Amino acid sequence: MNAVGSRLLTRSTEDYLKAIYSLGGDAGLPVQTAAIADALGVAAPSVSGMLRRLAEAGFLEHIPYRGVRLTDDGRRVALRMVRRHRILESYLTSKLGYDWDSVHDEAERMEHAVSDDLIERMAQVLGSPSYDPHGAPIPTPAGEVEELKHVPLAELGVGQWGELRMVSDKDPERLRFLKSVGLEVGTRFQVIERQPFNGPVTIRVAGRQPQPLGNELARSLGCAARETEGAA
Amino acid sequence: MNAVGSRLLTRSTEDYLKAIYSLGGDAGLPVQTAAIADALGVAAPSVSGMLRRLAEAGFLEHIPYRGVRLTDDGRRVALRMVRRHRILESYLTSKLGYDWDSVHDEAERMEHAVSDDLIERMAQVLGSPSYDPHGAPIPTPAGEVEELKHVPLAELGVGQWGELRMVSDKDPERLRFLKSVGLEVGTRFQVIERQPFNGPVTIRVAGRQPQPLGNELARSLGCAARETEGAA
DNA sequence: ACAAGAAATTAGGTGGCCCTAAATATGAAG
DNA sequence: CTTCATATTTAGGGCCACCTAATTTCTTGT
Ligand SMILES: [Mn+2]
Ligand SMILES: [Mn+2]
Ligand SMILES: [Mn+2]
Ligand SMILES: [Mn+2]
Repeated sequence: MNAVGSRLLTRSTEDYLKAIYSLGGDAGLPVQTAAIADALGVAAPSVSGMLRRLAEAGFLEHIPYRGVRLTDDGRRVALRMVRRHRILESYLTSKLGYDWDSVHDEAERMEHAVSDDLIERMAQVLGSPSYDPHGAPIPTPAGEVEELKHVPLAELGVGQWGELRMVSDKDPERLRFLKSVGLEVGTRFQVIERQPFNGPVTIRVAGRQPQPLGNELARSLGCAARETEGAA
Repeated sequence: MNAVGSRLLTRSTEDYLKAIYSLGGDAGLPVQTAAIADALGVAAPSVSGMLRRLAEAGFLEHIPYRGVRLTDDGRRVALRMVRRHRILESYLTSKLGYDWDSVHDEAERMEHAVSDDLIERMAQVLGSPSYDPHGAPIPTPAGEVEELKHVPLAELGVGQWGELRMVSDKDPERLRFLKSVGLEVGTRFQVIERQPFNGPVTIRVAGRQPQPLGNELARSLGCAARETEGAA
């Protein structure tokens, strides 16, 4: 019997499960209360209360004072939300002229309101895309996701060519900045210089001036190493 | 000071205000508790409680034991929801292959989740439509709606030609039936026979057999009288 | 004028989801 | 092994939006 039967699937619970999933509630260490509270912008006691209910409903296992891990049911719900979110971001970007820095908030609300049918219709008119506008892989309706192994831009060696493959969609400011310096998913660049002590990394995108990037930013950019300047 | 400032604009309150508007909370008699309860599928005491809060927030005036009427603020919110709903139904129908009998439920949920920006983008790609797929007029962003003066099919005389202009979107079963007998918005037909005592009305659509329609159904179909068989 | 019936409100209660303040468990350092 | 900082949970409360049962108000027929 599927725990999804409980009509406990509200906007809040969906966002909790999605957040827990993306904090790694899948494998490895249990996800801690404070991380969830931080991700969702709620107080820790609110998380404690919600975790109790989600555990009762069978979406996760809770080890008190340790953290939580998703059950199969919980993971199923989380992946469904991730698919919804990413299909929505893709659709809004391709069909309604949204920029990659403004789709996230819209998708964050819509993901709870639309039917599976609508999501699949959108996927269909897009030709079943595999990646969202930020380069994140879109889970299949069956709940399979591609495992990406990108290297952070901050770890590429001086002189090396790379291609930007994936960027976090959480901070619009950051996305606008990246676009302003010519960095989008698929952009090729060469690493010109790396300052020590977690200093900035300087890169050059074809046809542009060298551009220094702060270390924190450079660590958040998922890249693929490339042999040459040539485009994909 | 605009009462919209109160972040009392939740899914429930939006649906209440929209329902009150469409029950005539605009002009004429005050809308009664039972009518609202019936429209929204909740118990009467739930409505009493909500009306108190909506009145406090300035969206309507409540005369106890009599009913409610929308204030300007309330009407503004209601018309905004009506616009959203109808733009959504139009978009889903034109761009995502929905049938006119399945859009309503989807729009009913989405109308609370999307931004004004998304609605206006949808309106734009559609070319700012004036009517939704059921023939209902779409309010402008400023909150103006066309006043339609349709005549119920049940009131057309025998022998008279008419054109179907508007159908309620609330009952998918009814919409499927209408499509199955060739009736869509814009369809021309001739009245063949009318039984007395609120009996059925028989019409003929070009290229089809005469079709009897129950009186209740015939009263719910908004039509325009036409001189000839010729299409619009 | 009054009693019955219908409609609405009040009373009292539930669950969801959030909060702050207080108590408690954990783990690292001394 | 104790102490202390930090993380977590518990306690207690608020608001929203629903419910059923009881009460009150309105209307209408006699
Ligand atoms: Mn996103
Ligand atoms: Mn969300
Ligand atoms: Mn509708
Ligand atoms: Mn609605």
